[in-house]
Amino acid sequence: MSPEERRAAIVAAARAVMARRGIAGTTVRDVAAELGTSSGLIHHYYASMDELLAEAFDQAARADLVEVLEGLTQGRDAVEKLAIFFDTYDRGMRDGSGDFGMQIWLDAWAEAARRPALRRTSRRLNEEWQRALAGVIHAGVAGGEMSCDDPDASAWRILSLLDGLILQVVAHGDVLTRAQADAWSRAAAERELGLRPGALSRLVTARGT
Amino acid sequence: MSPEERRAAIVAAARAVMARRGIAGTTVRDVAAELGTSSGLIHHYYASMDELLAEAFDQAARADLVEVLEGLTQGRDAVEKLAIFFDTYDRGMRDGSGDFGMQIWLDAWAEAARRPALRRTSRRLNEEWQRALAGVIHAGVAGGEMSCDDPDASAWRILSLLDGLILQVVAHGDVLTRAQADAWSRAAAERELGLRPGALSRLVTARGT
DNA sequence: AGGCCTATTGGACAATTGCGCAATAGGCTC
DNA sequence: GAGCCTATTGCGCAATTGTCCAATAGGCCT
Repeated sequence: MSPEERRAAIVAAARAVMARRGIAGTTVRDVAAELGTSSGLIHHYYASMDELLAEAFDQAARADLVEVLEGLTQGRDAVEKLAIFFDTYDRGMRDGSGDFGMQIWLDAWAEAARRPALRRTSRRLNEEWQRALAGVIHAGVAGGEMSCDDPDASAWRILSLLDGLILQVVAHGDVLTRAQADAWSRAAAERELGLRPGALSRLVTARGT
Repeated sequence: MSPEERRAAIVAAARAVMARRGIAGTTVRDVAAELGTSSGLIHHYYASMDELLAEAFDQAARADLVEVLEGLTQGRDAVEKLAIFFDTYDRGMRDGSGDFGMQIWLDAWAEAARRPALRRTSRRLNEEWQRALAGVIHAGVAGGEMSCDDPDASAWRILSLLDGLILQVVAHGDVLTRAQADAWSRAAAERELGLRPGALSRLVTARGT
């Protein structure tokens, strides 16, 4: 197994453990066991746990970001892109989809205070999400579909509202339902961007579930 | 020292450590050292670490909630109450104020998955915050100051947006400024509740800083 | 004063952590 | 085939964790 393959295998194992136990609950030995190798091997390729966790989190979270970005290319206009954005985000936050759940974001935000590499990664990814969304809004404003004074601020608001609502669902269970978080954030985005109510409804027919 | 005083002293010490190291970084020995006693004493009063952390978090977070609730009574109408709400929330999230910063909320949401007692406490407190805010909105709608189809949903949205924005500030540093998080969430609340822009501006003169 | 209850100590304990290291093996180059 | 490099092992180490426990002390009640 080549060094690149080995590193990839280690990160894949780390992602699998992270999906099960969260970032804070992922240990060197867990990763080694998942991979079926020794703990020493992990340190041969990754200098520290912080570095490995950051890399694994980066790949796991980036996979969902990429999925969203690809979904966006299928929208014919900005409003449809935005609806697809919500569809994909909502699907991505489910534990069942891929190896990624929202829990690792909660861990990342909390652990950021203690793990520098993870902090940088988490920050960078959040900024990329914001840029992706801001781009759609910018296009929507330019095309006259949306009205918005400050697309950057609106993008941060829409994302932060999504994060804040889903956070309640994931951390506290049935305080809110996932469906409420989804519907409420779409409604807020419609108001935020001057769209008619329902403009961002789920594209059921287009994407199923 | 009476049992009640001792328990209070232990929780106070735990709060002090939590403010410095976060929930995840608070250990029995740290608390004992902060208190100047032995670790065994902690377990004499608290059966498990989860229980102590939940109690300490409850008191720390509740102190800020109480501060907000008291602030609300000083508002003459719903709009002013809401402006005070933002003022107090914003001030409470600063590390300098009391022994409480937003970091322990990040820890609580992440640790909720692993610590049952903490999870219940965190959930309960978030619900109380939402009820407080929903009450103000209800009154505002009844008094004709605000327009809102679903005060409960609006309260969750306003709070979640605040959480989501402040989260970025605390976890990632300068991605956003605290001032932006503050101003943007006020603006969103104005739109959410059909208020004129600026209606919820900081009450500088009334409360200083 | 004697006796009992509990607060408090200080350390033992087992489990777990990230990390390091000596030893092995296996394949590539000369 | 000899030599070298590195992937890989498996264990050890020191530190840290939550929890528990035997021993002590000190105050309160009779």
